[in-house]
Amino acid sequence: MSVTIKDVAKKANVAPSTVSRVLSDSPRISETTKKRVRKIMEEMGYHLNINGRVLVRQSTQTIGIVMKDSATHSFENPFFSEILKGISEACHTRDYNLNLTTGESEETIFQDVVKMVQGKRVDGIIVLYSKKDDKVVPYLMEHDFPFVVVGKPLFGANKFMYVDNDNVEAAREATNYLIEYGHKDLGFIGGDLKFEVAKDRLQGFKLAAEQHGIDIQPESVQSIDLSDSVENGKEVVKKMMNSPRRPTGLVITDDYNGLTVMAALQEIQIKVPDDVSIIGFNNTMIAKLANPPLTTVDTNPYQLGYEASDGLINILHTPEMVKRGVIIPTSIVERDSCKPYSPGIKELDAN
Amino acid sequence: MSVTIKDVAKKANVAPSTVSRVLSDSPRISETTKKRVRKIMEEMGYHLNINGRVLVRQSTQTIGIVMKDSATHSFENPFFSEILKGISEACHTRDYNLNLTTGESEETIFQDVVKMVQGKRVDGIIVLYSKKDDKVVPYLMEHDFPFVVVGKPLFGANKFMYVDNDNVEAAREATNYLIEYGHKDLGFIGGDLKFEVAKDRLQGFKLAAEQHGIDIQPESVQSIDLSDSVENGKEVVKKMMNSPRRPTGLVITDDYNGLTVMAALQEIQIKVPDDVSIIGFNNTMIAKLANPPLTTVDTNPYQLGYEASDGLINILHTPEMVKRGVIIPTSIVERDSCKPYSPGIKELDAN
DNA sequence: CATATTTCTGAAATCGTTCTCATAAAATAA
DNA sequence: TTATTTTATGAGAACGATTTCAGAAATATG
Repeated sequence: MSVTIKDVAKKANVAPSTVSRVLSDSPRISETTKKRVRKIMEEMGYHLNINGRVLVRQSTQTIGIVMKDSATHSFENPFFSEILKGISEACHTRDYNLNLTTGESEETIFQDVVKMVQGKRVDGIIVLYSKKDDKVVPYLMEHDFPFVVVGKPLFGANKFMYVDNDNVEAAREATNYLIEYGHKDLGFIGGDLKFEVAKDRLQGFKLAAEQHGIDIQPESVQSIDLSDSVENGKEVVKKMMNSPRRPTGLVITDDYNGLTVMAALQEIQIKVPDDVSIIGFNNTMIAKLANPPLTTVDTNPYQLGYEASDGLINILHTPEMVKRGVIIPTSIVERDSCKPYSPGIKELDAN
Repeated sequence: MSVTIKDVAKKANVAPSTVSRVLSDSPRISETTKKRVRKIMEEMGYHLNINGRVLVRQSTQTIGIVMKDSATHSFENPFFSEILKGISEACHTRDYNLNLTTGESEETIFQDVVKMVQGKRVDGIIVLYSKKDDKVVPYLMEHDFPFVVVGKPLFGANKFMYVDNDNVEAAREATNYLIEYGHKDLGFIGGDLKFEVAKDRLQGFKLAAEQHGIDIQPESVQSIDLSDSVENGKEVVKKMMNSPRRPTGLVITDDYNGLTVMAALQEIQIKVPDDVSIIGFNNTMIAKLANPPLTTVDTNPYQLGYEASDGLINILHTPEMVKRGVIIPTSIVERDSCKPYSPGIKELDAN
């Protein structure tokens, strides 16, 4: 229906190949014919049909995004939105397109990936997580398909590119922050330990405690999960706070969970930061907007996404480039959810 | 490189057309050869290359998403994430793919759209806003390209499909909710009036006031915008709350703005809901997690997205289907940010 | 002026499918 | 048995670009 390269060619009295070359601004075509052909393209309302090009070039100029629980849960967390922002931005400046997986279960997501790869829908893939028993990364490796993961590789760290924070160090610093405020009863609320982030941050937490000779009550280390309901999360918090040696400082590995925790604390009348100090992770907009505003470690999710995207595109263009890891720095942004420990805290509880 | 339909054909001793028909499970091929060909496909590790199909079918099985300020700002708002969830889900069940625009300015977004349409990258488009002076919708109409908009059409309401809430009614109800709580000094904090949502909700607010003989101070109607900084938003709130007849009930047309307002109020020591009642819009997860939890009108963003997506796909399959609007119901979900008016409120301010 | 070189353009194959049309073989009807 | 219909498959032309190879024209070189 629409006007093709051939139509333009006919009208301009040139060969289709010439029109094609004009399209890609080949130096082998004289300026005069370029001008003429361009004018005719304009007149006829010609526009490149990308699919023809894709077929012969074997490149779609689009990159695929694989999310944890894909749409269903990931979108809930502003952290992923922020990463997506970074990815989107990088893609835009390099003129790439974005394709999202829409599967929800681990299995359907995997099938989406297979379709993307085998169907040659995308040139490369960004995997937004690093997780035990994951099938996606091994699959991509096996098929030698370009990809980068956001998170710490479980294996083959020098076989593919990854973008990550130093999560154990970040968690150590966050914990130290509480310790320096004088807190000695520390709690940790993390996520599903199948994910590397969760493991790393827990490790950092324990490391800090150890280095300061603080011992952690086993019941003060818990995890809540996006796929859990908010109610479940609240239960976890309440249980922890009802334990005999309840923590006065809490490290929570996600702002989103941070808000859940705050909501739970509110319900049992424990005040932040007066009764308990909490520090979150990611510095998403909800941390700023929380009440009280949440002290959090900024993991620069935007940059995480940007670097992943940019790195992937580089790999696509120059595959011989050494694959490597890039570590995005973290920093604590202080807001109002932490406070120096004061001995009175525990007594308040006695009421 | 990879194995094609022809390779399979050769090995199976059939014509490529036969393999193609096996692929689409055509009834014109006998079960025996189907079985045989399938087995060989399996053995050879054949997988359909979508691009070949796209070229001849002239259909990509993917739909494009156009966001307001695209990635940059839209992702910030959980409302859009929620819509995207709905879209994603609908696409998945119908086996469609998702393509996001990555442009940031109005102009680059428009170019993204042109590329999508002319380049035949997508079969249809979902426009996530309805806005004055927008070029995208007129462009799509002019090119007779299938699309649906989430929001109220500015024109040609029966020329294309749209999915929307009844925003004036929703705002009227929200306002009535405050009025029934006894609030007589009402404020409205909306968004950019270029968008239809914003206009509708303001209209509903005014309508409710009028119907109850309440008059609104001009300075009590303000708008803050995602593209503004949070600081600007806070200024607006503070100014409003410092006016002589400051409102005791606030209608805020987005949860996200609701949190900004709450943060501002916090700073000037005005308590929610004791000193001022506020009601938000959209019922995103941040409303639930806010402190205090935000009373809000649920616009069912997930369903908004789902219906838009589903509707678009229907249009693609049966274009003769009548284009129509679908209105998603709204409802108020009560939480803790509203409270009956008590005469003491204003005095407290005197301190 | 003849030859070598460079510059510009065209012809045609190709990418991986789909799909229309034709046809051989098998099944049914006469 | 012959004619007719049905069933199963194949041949080959698309779809809309790109790209290799080759050749004509223009320019430079001796």
